[in-house]
Amino acid sequence: MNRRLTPRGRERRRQLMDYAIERFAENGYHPTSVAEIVQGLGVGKGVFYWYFKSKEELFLEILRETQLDLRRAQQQAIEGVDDPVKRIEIGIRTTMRWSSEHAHLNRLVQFAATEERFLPALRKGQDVAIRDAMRHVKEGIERGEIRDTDPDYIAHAILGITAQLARVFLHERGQPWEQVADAAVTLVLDGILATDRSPVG
Amino acid sequence: MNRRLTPRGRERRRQLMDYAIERFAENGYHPTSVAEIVQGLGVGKGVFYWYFKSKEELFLEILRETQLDLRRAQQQAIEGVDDPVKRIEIGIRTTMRWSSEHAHLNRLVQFAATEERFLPALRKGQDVAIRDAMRHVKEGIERGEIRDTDPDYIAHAILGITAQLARVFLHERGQPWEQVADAAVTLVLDGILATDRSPVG
Amino acid sequence: MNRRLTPRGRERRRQLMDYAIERFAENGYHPTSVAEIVQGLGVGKGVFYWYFKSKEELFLEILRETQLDLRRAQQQAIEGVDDPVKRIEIGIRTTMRWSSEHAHLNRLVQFAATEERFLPALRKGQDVAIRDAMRHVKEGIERGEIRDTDPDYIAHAILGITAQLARVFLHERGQPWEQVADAAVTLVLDGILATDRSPVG
Amino acid sequence: MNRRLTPRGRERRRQLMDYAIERFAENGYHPTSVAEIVQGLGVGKGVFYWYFKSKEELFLEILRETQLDLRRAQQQAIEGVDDPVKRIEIGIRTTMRWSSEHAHLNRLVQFAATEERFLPALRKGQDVAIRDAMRHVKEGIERGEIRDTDPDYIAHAILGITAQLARVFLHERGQPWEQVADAAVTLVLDGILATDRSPVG
DNA sequence: GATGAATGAGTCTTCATTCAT
DNA sequence: CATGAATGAAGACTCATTCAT
Repeated sequence: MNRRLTPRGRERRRQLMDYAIERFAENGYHPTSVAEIVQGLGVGKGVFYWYFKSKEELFLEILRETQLDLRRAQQQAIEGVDDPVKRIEIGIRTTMRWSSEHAHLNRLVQFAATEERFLPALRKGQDVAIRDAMRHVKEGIERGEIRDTDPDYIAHAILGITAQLARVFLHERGQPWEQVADAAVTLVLDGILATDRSPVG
Repeated sequence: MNRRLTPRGRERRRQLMDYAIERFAENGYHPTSVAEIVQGLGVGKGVFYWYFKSKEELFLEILRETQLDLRRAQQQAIEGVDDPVKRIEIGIRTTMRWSSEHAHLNRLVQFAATEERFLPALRKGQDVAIRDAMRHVKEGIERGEIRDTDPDYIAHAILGITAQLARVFLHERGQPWEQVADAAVTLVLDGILATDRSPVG
Repeated sequence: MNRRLTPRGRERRRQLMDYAIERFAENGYHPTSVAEIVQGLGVGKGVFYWYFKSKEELFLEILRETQLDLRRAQQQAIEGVDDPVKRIEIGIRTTMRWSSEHAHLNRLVQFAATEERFLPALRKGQDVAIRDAMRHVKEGIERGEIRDTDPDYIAHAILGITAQLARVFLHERGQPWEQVADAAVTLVLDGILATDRSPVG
Repeated sequence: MNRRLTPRGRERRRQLMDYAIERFAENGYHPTSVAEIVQGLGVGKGVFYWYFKSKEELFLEILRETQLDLRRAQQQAIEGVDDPVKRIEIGIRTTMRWSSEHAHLNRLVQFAATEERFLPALRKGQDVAIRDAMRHVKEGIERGEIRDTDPDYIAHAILGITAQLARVFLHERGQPWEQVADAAVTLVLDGILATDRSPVG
């Protein structure tokens, strides 16, 4: 589907993607039929297959776009920030805000993890995110700001906390993202132990 | 399906569940057909519906059983342990071991989160897990061992790190659970920052 | 199924037929499964096939029994009555009473008329009923009491009115059978026209 | 299924209904599968569900259409006829002719009476027919032309005779409708008794 | 006699995809 | 570009019947 699209065509395509995201997120990928998508927009089935080769292709497209979009937001936010720990913090905050603004997409990503055929596309994006995080972590370790543990673990820990808190507190409980971000940052940086337990310097 | 089952019947049921878990985990819930399941066991289609009301019901059954089983393992492991931080640590380790021994079930739980109709059952189990964790956290806070933050956040942070590291390092990369557990415990307890950054006591 | 049955066996068989009649009448023949029938009686499936060769055979059995039973009631009622018109009247009344006492069976007979394979059995019984009625009609014509028209038509008219009024007023509206019988008798004998239209004497 | 249909679509739909009527009438509703219907027309299975929501819906559609069509024929036939007894007569004759021209539909209507889920639709149509007949009957009573009995009974007697004679003499024995209609009219109007039994002559 | 278990052809229905217009 | 129509494989589920115990 490398069609050259007119502006109107691009708009149609956008509409289809947006509506599909909504339905996929609400109902699940499989339970949402192509018929449902085109009916929701009041167009014929041909339209769908004009813009997308298949339902699967559409989903992959959504997945790629999603991951790319979040990454762009991250990069923009940390631009020019020198301190790696600060960059991590900003990364967490940006994820929270973006996540609260794109609530729908969470389930899609999660679903992608449950079927073999979507895993490659999913991993590609997640690897990028991990690599980004690891860069900051490594730099932090070099500077002595971050504990000298396997940066891979650390990067995943960061993503794990962030994703979990986002899912529960943003999407299920609807808390403001700033508050959730604060908690995530604290927990990531300092762990859960009372600070005075840490041995003296 | 509250059939009174003979021993032979119970065995059949178990077989069906186990094989279904395997297929669901490998292929996804929707792509796995009932026909595939019964063919895999070399039995007729009616057998499936003799033991389960529907494919959906089977999935829910698996979900419930899964959550119950993990919880049992946890409770057994922490029995008699007095220190709440220790209990948290043991909880994380138990999850890791259980998770490495029941690799299949991870995807199922994740899939359950992507369709509305499975959410209630899923949440029920997760709420229990969170509540369990929160009990330890609260006690830790009271004893001054855990930072005095919202225990809800802390509990979710623990589960988030554990789940993420389990998924990636156990299931994707096949690392030994003890090692992953160590990392998880450290990150949960101390966060990512270099310890000497924490102000003296 | 020409089994020699013990008294207990005959009772079981009766139970099965009665319950089946009830279910067939309420739900229809096809929508009622053998499983439903045996479950309703709390017995295993083997029992059913011990007493009946098949579901179809059971239905045919019910059909035959029904028609035989009604006929017996008729014959008993008109025994010794000499006047053919009186016999017709009694026949109508007996049908009404029997029909009100065996409400369930009506639908079964009606259903039998809608599938080719049940028609032969159905017709056999109905032919008998028509022949019975025609005997009275012919005699009535000979005696000059009944209009000299094709007795076949007359016999069917009698059955038609009786069946229709029974269905509607007995089974749908629950009126007492005596009242419905009165109406049927009058309409059959005198038609609907005002009597004074018949040339005065 | 409130699809906007093209002329071609309307034709398909008609084809499906007509063929289904034929099969339902010949074989019965349940024994006729959707597969059989579409195969009979040499189309794919999806076609059926493009035009009808379900097999049940199709049947109900047929039922409604049938009843509506007969009623239209009746109303057209009695238009402008003043005498109520004459209108009843014409009604009977019209039913006979229509019934002989739509032989298939008889069994369908009969079948509808044997399953709970079809009864509402069936009754709706029959109530209309009864109400129509009752109007004529009442007027006839007022004019002194019809015996002053419960018009409800009379109306049902008319329909009962007509239906029964139609079923037997038209559909089973293939007699010409005019002849059957004559008999029905006579029997309805005058009953079965010899006229000279009516007082004096 | 009776039961729970098993069979598997057959049912209705859905749906991604294609195509004539 | 777009639509309504069509395809047909595949899906979940049912059920009369049989059988080992």
